[in-house]
Amino acid sequence: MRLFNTLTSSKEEFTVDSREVKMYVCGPTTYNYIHLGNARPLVVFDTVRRYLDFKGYNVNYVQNFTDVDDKIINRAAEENMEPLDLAARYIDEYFVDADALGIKRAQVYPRVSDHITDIIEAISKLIQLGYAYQVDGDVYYRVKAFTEYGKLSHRSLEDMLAGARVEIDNRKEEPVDFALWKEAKPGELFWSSPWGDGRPGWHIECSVMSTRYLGDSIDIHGGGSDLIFPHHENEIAQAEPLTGKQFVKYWLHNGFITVNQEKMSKSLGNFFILRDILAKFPPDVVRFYLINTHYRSPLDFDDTKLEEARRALARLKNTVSLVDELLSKMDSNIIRDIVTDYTKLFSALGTAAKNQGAIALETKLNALLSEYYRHEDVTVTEQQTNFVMAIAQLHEKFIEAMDDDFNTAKAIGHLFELGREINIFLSHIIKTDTLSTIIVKLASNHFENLGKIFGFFSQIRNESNPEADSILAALINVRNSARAAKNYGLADRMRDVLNEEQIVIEDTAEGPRCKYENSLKVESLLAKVLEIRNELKAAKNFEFADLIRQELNMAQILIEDTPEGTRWKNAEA
RNA sequence: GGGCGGGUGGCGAAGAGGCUAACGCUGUGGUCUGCAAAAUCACCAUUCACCGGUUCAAAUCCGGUCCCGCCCUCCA
Repeated sequence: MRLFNTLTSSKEEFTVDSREVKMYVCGPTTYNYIHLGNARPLVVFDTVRRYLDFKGYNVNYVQNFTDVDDKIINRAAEENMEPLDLAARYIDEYFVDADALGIKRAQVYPRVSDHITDIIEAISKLIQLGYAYQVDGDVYYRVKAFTEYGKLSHRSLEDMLAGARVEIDNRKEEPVDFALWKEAKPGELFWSSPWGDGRPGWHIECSVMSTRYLGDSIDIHGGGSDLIFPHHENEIAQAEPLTGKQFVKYWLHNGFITVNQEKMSKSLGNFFILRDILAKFPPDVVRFYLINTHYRSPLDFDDTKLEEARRALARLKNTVSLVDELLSKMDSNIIRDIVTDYTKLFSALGTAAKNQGAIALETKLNALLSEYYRHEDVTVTEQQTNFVMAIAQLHEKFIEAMDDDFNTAKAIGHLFELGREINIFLSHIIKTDTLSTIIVKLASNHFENLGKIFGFFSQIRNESNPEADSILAALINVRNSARAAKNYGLADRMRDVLNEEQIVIEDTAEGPRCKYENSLKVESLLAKVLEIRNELKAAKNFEFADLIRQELNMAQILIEDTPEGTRWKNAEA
C-alpha cells in the first residue's frame, strides 16, 4: 500500500511496526453545526480507517474537539451562554451528524478543556528546553529554535518573513512566533497557570492530546490541507522537541470543497450545513459524492452534484436488489450456510487467476465450491468460471486502486464494472440453476462488502414496516386487477399516485416490483387512494371501488362512507 | 510577491511514457412492458488549455505562455 505523504511530497510505501495503526485526525472547533466542508475529512478519513480495517489492521483512531477558542467565546457571548456549555452542545450535535453519516466512532475524542494540565506541563517543558518564552502573561513558541521548522509545508523561514503578512507584534522575538498560552482578557474564560490566568493557544492542543493517547510517534495524521500551515507545522515544532522523536510518519491532507470555485468556509459564509443536506439526501449518497473524487483534489459543490450521485449510487444498489430478488424465490436454506468469508474466497480466486490463469482458476473454483457447498462433486460451467474470474479480477483491480493512495474514484469505477458483471450474469441465470444462484450470491455479497468500505448500502433493504407493506401490497393488488381487466386508466392512476409518494413501480416479466427510498407516508397515500375511489364511485364504477375497500380491509384499513365524506381508520387501533 | 496543486468528451471524474483515454451522469439505440416509467444491455473523446522540445513512442517527461484553486490570517 502506498500513500501520499505531505511531509515528503511523494507516495510512500506504508509500513507499520505491528498490525496496529495509530491515527489522529484534527476535529472541528465546535461553535456551530458542521457543514459539508467539515464532512469531507470525516468521510475521507473514515474511509481510510475502514480500508485499513478491511486490510486487517487494527486502527487506533483519535479525533479531538477544539472546545476552547475565540470563536466559541464570541459565539457564547452572543448567545449568553458559558463557552464550554456552548461547545459541549455542538459536540453533541456533531455526533448526531457524524452518526447519521455512518462515521465509525473513534476510540477517544479528547477535548482541550479536559487537558489543560497536560498542556501547561508541555508548555513549561518547552520553556525549559529553550523552545518557548514568556512575555507578560503570554507564552510564545520560539520558531528559530526549531531548525526544521517549515519541513512539512515546504517553505523556509526567510520565505515566511518575506511574505510579511504576519501581524507585527513587537513583544515577539520574531513575527512568526506563535502563541502557546494567551493571557485572559477581562471577563474571559481562563485557567490558572504559572504565567497567570489564561488559556492555551490553538496548536499546542493537538501535539499534547495526540501524544497523550497515541504515544510519542503516530503513524497517520490527517486533516484538511488548510491545516498544513501553520497548524500542523506547529504541531511538529512543539511535539518533536518534547519527545525527541519523529512526531508523525505519514501526513495525509484532504483537498477543499469549493462553491462556484471559491472555498467553502464559515468565514466566507458560503457553507452548506450537513444536516440540511442529510434531510434531502441519504447518507450514502453524500458519501458517494464526497468520495467519488480523489481525496486530495478540490471538489466543487452545487445542488446538481448530489442528485447525480443519487442516480449513480442507485445503479449500484439496484444490483444488490436484483440478487436479493432472485434469492427470495429460492429456498434460503440452500444459501444460508455456505460461505461466510466472501472476501477471502475472491482474494484466493483472484490470486489463482493472476498466477495461473483460467485453468487453475477453474480447478480452484471447483475445489472451493465443493468445500463450501458440501456436495461431493461440483462441476462449474465455462460461463460460471468466466463470471467468477471476471469478479476476481475486478476485486484485484479494486484493491490495487485503493492501495494506491486510496484512489476511491478508481475503485468505485471498478465497483460499477463489478455490478455490471453481476447484472449480466443474472440475466443469463436459469431460475432452477442452484449453483449459479450460489455463485452470484457469493459475488453479490462480496460486492456489498467492498461497497461498505465506502459506507454504501447502509440502508439498502428497507426496514420492514408491516403496516405500510401490507397497504402497499393491497394497492398493488388493486392495480393488478385493473390491469388484468384492461382498465389501464385506473392502473395508471394508481401508479401515478404511488409515484407521487416516491414509490416506483416496475412491471417486469415476473410481475410488478416496487421500490421506495424514504419511509412511506401512509396518511397522504391513503388520502390520494380514497380520492381515486370517490372518482370511481362518481363514475359508478362500483366494482373497483369495492375492490379498493376490500383490499384495504385485508390490510386492516377500514373504510367508512359517511354523509360527510369518506374516512379511514386502522382496524387494530 | 513566495510555497503547493491543477486545466481530460455536453457535465462530473480516473489515467502520470506504449494495450480500446476507466467509471458515472446526460443523450441515442435495443430488450422488457398494455403503454409508460423503472430496470437492463449497447453506443457516444483519433484526442487530453496553448506553443515548442525530448523520444521509435507523450494526455503523461522537459521549457515557455495563458487560465484556475489552496496556503502564506481563524478555517476541515
